[in-house]
Amino acid sequence: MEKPLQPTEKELEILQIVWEKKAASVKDIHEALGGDENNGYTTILKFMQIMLEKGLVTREKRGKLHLYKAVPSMENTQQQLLDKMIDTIFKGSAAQLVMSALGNSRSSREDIQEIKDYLEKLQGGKL
Amino acid sequence: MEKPLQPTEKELEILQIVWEKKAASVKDIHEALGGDENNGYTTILKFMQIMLEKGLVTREKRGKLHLYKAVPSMENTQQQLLDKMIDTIFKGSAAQLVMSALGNSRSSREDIQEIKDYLEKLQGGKL
DNA sequence: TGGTGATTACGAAAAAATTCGTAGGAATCT
DNA sequence: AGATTCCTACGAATTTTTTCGTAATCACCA
Repeated sequence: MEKPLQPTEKELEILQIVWEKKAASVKDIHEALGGDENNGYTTILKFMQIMLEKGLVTREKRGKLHLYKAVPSMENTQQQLLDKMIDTIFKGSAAQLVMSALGNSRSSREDIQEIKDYLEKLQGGKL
Repeated sequence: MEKPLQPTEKELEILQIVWEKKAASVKDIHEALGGDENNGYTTILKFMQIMLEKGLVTREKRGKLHLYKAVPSMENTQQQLLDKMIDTIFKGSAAQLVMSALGNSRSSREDIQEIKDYLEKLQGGKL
């Protein structure tokens, strides 16, 4: 089981990119986030240093730069945030969250079918 | 359509209680949050004042105290937070969020059946 | 080797969120 | 009215998060 870390908003933004790229330099991340338009370069750098201290990423030297990798898995982090949201916003009811998610959103017919199939499997396993 | 306000973490905690009680005094909220153990009384009071300024709550005088009511609806707020989570954490895939929510969690057989029924209805409507 | 450009380190400022002490006002009781 | 109690107002301190300027370091090459 992975530790229940607590990435901030910005840290999550960064983690997205690191997850996607598997490994990323400060430059990569800075660019992926829209360059100087949105963040100073050293802002991102600072975050990488903070995240390294917190253990949210590891890094290795690659020539003259550092390549960062995410420590927490995307799946685990998603799960954690989701659980928290269920608890705090949906009073512990996953069902309610699910229905809200499906109700309003642009979920396609295929999505819905996919979920139904998934539920069948879940039910099958439980009976 | 309600405004896309942005309650902070603490403000959300408070909104939960106000939603539940329909109307609440500072004292109500302070107690519901666990009393002095967790928050100073004036801390909660201050939040109510801030939230009033932000338009997250209204208030009316009731004898010598103030009764606060939530402005944004619970449903709308849930939806908003959910949409944001789908976008930022689940890459826009509601289906993925749903499956994560159902997979790990303590969702009961009844929950799952409920969701299946709901999906049937959704599908029915769409076909 | 010394200069140049890219990258990192450090420290601090700024902004946002949270916390609370103290004072002031209003209702109540005597 | 004066004392008491409860609640609100205000301002400020603290903490957390975000931002970035400046300096140091490193790799490369002329």
